Amino acid sequence: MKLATWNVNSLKVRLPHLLDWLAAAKPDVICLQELKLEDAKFPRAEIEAAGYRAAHLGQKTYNGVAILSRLEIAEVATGIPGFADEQKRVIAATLGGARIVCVYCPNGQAVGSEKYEYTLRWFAALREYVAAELSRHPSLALLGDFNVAPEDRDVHDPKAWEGQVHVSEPERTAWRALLELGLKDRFRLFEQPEKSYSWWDYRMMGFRRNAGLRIDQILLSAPLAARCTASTIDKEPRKLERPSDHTPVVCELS
DNA sequence: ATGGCTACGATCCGTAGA
Repeated sequence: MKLATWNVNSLKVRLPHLLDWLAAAKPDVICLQELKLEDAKFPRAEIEAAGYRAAHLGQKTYNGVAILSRLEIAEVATGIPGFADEQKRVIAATLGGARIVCVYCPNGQAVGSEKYEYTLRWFAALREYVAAELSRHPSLALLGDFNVAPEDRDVHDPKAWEGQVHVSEPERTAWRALLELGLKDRFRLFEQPEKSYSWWDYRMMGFRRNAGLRIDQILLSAPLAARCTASTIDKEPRKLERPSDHTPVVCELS
């Protein structure tokens, strides 16, 4: 089984890239973030024609998440139970014997800001939610845009970023708290190219300079982590005309 | 140099992303 996650930064604009990538990479499951469209405008027909079922939670202009799957989708759940939130950031579903949780974690904007406090509250709620899901579904994958670069080697210029959002210690602690539930970021258990990132700023030729962050991840519970044979970042879509600022992260399970 | 792109929904600029 091949799992992927991709922040498409507008599904409307990126649909051709997505369809091309699905045809080329053939993932069994892909989690999408930043759809930036309402459910009524979800391109269901195109996705189905590509051979995928979809569960989606859309929102106009901002946020929005979806799970696309070649396998049958069951037990779809949206949001974080008990955490009232207008922002559409979480969708979960059961497929292929695994619980798939797709997340678009908040951008804290600036350390100490209201959005930063919201981000930390949101992560605390996510942790409780994932803990509960794990108790019911031992085989669980948490995929998405976490907006956290877990370590300095996930940052192109750690000095320049020191103390900023995406790398601040409270955010990294919140990210590690997810691992404490028993999840593993398999990316680091395989040989990886130096300076591997999943996001590059549109400005200042960020991609050409490889000035990026590894903020998109796939976290696996023990039964799935044991089946993981490869974890990669596919930079090809970031090279296309009018790309998303993120690129797909992929995980292969035996 | 605190900006620099890009998407969106509203205009002919503001908000947000990261």
